[in-house]
Amino acid sequence: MANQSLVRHVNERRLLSVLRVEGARSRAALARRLSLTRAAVSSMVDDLLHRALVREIDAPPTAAEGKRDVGRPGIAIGLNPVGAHFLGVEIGVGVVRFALFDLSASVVETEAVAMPQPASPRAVVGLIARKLTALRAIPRYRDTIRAAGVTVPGLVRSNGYVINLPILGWKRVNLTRLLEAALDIRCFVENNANAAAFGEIYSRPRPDDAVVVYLKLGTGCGGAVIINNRLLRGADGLGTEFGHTRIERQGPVCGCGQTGCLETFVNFKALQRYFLHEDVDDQHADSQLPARVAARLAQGDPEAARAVAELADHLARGLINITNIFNPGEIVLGGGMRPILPDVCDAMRPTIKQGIIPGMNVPALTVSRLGEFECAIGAAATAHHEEFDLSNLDLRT
Amino acid sequence: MANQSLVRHVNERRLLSVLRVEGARSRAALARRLSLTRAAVSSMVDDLLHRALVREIDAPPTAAEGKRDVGRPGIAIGLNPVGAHFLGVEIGVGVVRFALFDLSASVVETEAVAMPQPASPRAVVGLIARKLTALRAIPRYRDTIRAAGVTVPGLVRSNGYVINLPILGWKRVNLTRLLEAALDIRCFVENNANAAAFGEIYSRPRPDDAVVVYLKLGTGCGGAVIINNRLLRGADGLGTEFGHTRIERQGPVCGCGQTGCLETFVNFKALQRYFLHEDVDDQHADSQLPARVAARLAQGDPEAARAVAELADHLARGLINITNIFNPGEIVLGGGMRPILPDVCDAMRPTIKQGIIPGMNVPALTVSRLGEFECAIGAAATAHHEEFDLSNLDLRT
DNA sequence: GTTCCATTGCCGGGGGACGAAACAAAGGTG
DNA sequence: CACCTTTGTTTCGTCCCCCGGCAATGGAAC
Repeated sequence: MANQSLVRHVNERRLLSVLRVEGARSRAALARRLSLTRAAVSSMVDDLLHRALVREIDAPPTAAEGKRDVGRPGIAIGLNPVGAHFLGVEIGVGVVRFALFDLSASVVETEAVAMPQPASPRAVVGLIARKLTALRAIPRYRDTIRAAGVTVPGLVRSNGYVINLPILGWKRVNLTRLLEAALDIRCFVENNANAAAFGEIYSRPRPDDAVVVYLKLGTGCGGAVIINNRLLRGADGLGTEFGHTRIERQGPVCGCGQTGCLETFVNFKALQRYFLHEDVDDQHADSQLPARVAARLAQGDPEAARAVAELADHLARGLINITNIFNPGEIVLGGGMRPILPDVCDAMRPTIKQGIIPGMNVPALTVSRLGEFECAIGAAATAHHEEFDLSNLDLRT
Repeated sequence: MANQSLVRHVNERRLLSVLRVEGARSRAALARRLSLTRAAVSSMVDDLLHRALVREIDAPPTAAEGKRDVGRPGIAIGLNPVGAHFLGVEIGVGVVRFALFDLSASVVETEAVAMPQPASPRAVVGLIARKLTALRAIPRYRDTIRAAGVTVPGLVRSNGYVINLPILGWKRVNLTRLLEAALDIRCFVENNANAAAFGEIYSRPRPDDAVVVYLKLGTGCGGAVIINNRLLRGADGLGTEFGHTRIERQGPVCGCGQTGCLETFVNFKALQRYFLHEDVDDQHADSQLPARVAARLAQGDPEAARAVAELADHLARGLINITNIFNPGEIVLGGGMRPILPDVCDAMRPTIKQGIIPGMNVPALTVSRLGEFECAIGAAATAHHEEFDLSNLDLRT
């Protein structure tokens, strides 16, 4: 991509991106926003109208922008939400979750389907293909589903090659190829924590220089870092496995063979240890426990508060290391530990504040707003992004 | 930047970048390399010839590329090294180092100037201005110095605002503005470890998905991460301060006020402790000690070997954390600890290998090749990059 | 030595996309 | 009702790339 249609491509994506993030506006306002002439924008909008990606909106055209309300009123141009859709899929343990995005990046459908273990890649891809077919039976989705994003709980190379999913028993699966063979649309495979982090910032974009650290706490502890509204990726697209930073010399043996990994102090199993003083094996960790602990917290149970404080203390140790390296403006927590996370955040704030390098800003601690479908939503956001945003443009060499 | 001259701008930088990294070649070969027509390349080359940034080379035009040696021979087009120069400056403690790049990113001049402490920002900027004037007195540099990069040993925001340099006693200095007022060329300010890392990959670019971690070991321990041939930056451009990741609960008190920071186990002062069993204060750490230890190592001194092993053991602990987060393909060490670094690398390899997540690739451990002027060279590379590479192109919004 | 022939570098024409300028349309203002 | 401001469209010019063609160049084959 280096010829003259590049300019059109760039400006078209800039235009769609502005409409998505900042809302509808007239051609003239778009021209000012994009530093283009009204003529150029008109030509682009004509094209996009024919392709049903934008529409003219009758609503009053928002006389903002310091303009007085004089002169010929403009016609607001907005995204046509039903002009394109994007399927997001989370492949979880025992469950597959779906979320459907429209062009405006709003969630229009969600569904969780139980998937008995063990499930082969072929079986899961078949399930996804059937879901896609079912969606297309609905007239408004017949021809508008453009791409799919799929997340897996494990390591993924940037080309979508799944290396190792011990939880599902998958090894060396070229998931992207399997999916695209079965689905006839473009597919993008992503690690679940990465996708959830991306979904979080996609709904509320941050300033370009913002650094957001995302932690997904549940059976394990996955991490992701967003810089410049992009995911930070390691070699091969592998990444930010915060679960295996060591915070102690000793501790429970981790699935990775080490002792002292952050993950072993902050997952479901650890909470069970802190709260019920039970030491179960990995298979039997109770994913419903956080909800029960949260209920007890609400009743003022001191034992629940102590368990949460213990988990928060360990997590804070890990976050201090991470903060000293990345200096994030914001740390977002998500995952199955969701019910107790607001309390965990409150408990960690003072510890983190006194642990980081003096003079460094203390990162804001928040809980993800996306809820149970965060990974599926993030997957849909990944697909939406690849098809409609500019950030993936790479012109080098 | 969004109009049609964007295409020319992009292609021109792509062309210059190919010439720099991959060497001279004919217009037709460039056209193939860039997926452009020969006509487009001819037009661009004409322009660049007039601007003296490239030149026609008489040398035989390298019949590579699977082409048989038939047909009209092409005229090789190469960078004109003397067509542009870039000044790199390292502001160190008690010393200012200069390195001058030509357009081909080769070092053509170096100089180290003693700078008595304490030195005010104004005094240092004056010194740099005099150096620039002196260079311009040499005819071949009269009108060709395009930009300057300057490094400082401390935190820098992405806009060049220096926050805090305890070592120099500087606080809240807008160094970029000071420099540009005095120098009449564009100036870029960068952290010294970041610049050294960038210089390292600029001379030998890595594949786009490569992750390189750089550590500068000396009075302190600065870090940098390169992904996609770009520096990883945190909020405000602050960054990867690996020196203050905690590897122990207890330990010497760090300049940052904590105990257990990696830096306190791997700097000059620590080496002095391990080797001479002397505990000096920060001002009196001996920057010549690594050379003496290296000499003793060469003589087979077991005490020297033990000291190096102790330092390597602590450094390895920090690198394991860093590796688990970033999964780098390569870790490069540099800085004043240079003389003993090859031995440190050898000592760390087995420790790191057994400490990282199973299945993860073990990063290659190497020592920076740039030597004493690594920061100044990196600073020049920063300036060269800003003016002639494409990576800083950002089209969003 | 002559004749092919593959390849290079250049020229002119055409098209895509944006900028500049002019104009009609739409609505408020006095 | 005339005037003003702003919008959206139209026409023309410019920039830059692609396409096709052509002269130039030097090896390969005879």
